[in-house]
Amino acid sequence: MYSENDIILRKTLDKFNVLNDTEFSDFLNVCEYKEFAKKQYLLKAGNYNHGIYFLISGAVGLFELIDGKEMYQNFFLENEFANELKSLTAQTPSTKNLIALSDTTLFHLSRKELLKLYEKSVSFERLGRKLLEHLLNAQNEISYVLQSLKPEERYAYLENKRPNLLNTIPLTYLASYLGLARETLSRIRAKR
Amino acid sequence: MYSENDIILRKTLDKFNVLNDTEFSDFLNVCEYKEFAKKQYLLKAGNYNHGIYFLISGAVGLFELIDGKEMYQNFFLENEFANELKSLTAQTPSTKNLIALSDTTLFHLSRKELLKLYEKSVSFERLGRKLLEHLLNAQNEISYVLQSLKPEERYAYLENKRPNLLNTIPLTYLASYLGLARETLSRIRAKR
DNA sequence: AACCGATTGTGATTTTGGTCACAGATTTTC
DNA sequence: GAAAATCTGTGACCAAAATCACAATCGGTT
Repeated sequence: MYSENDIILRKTLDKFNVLNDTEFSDFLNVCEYKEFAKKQYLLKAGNYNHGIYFLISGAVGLFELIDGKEMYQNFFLENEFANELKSLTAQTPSTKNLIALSDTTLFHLSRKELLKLYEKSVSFERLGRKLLEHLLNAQNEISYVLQSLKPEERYAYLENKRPNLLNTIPLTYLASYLGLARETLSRIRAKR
Repeated sequence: MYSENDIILRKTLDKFNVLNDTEFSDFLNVCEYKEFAKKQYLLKAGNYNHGIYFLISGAVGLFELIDGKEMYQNFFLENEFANELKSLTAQTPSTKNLIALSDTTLFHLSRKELLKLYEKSVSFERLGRKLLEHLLNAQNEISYVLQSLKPEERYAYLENKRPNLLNTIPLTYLASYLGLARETLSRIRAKR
């Protein structure tokens, strides 16, 4: 009845807030399965945000063009929720891009359906709240890394906290994510 | 019936989610009015987080001791919610400190009562969710500043986005907040 | 297999911002 | 109101990382 992907999604949701069968069905019913080839955009700067994504497989990057440079602000791997919050909440054209960094399969939940879920049951509000708590904690940590750590420590941070990124994401993108020049990160890695 | 402080609090809450009279009363009933003198700690590293604060007047800083240096990670001014999310959600001893940077008056909402509110009505869940959306957007912006802006641009960011900090917060603390040496920020300011 | 583009490595050079040191200035404290 | 502590300004120096330039490697495509 449930596919394997459905079950993985449910497990992930359960980490934040446990949904009963009806609620989960409601959630699943408004999720749309999609595939993106490498280099395809899930969201392009200038467009309106169309919701959030739950990655089944692949990798997605969030980046912003800042005087000609692609500055990566986040990466999303499988079983994670890819999103661009600002344009999602403000309903303004996005300044940022979501792009598939490899062939990717995912569930898409549109903004419209997400808002309907929030109306439907407090369980979804709680889920949203807890997910946001999690995301904010993570973002606080990134800020700490950028504010307080030296280049080598930033690399060590990735090794410890997000080791999967090292395999899957090009070093060039990781460098921008860590606020470093590509060359600096390359030299740090050469030392290991 | 409502004090002026109550009304200001309600207005601030309304920006995120409008509460009806009963709900607002429930909220107010579990808020405790408190005063802190300058340099008093609202939360000390090593202790358990005891909730969130709504500032009526004064200023509060959030900092972490990182090899001997006080690294300020946020500042809270009047009509803002001061918090340390990580220890609040994880219920672990805090690694961070909340300190009054001037004489401060505030409402305190304990973690325990906050959780009760979440159980009581979906309005509080939604309020929490929307507040977190706001906080996460703000934090994303800070990360962007630290990742992508040069020292002078960081100062300009403060001038534009949080001008009140420039008057009320010592330059030394602002420097750590922006990930700069105190001397660098001093020289930038001298140029104006 | 050969090609083309994207990605990475590495040396040389430059520059920015950090560090150190100390002097004023401003606030607290008793 | 004097002393102490905290905070800020400023010069000299240094070091770390950015930039520049180019070669090498990897990956995907036809």
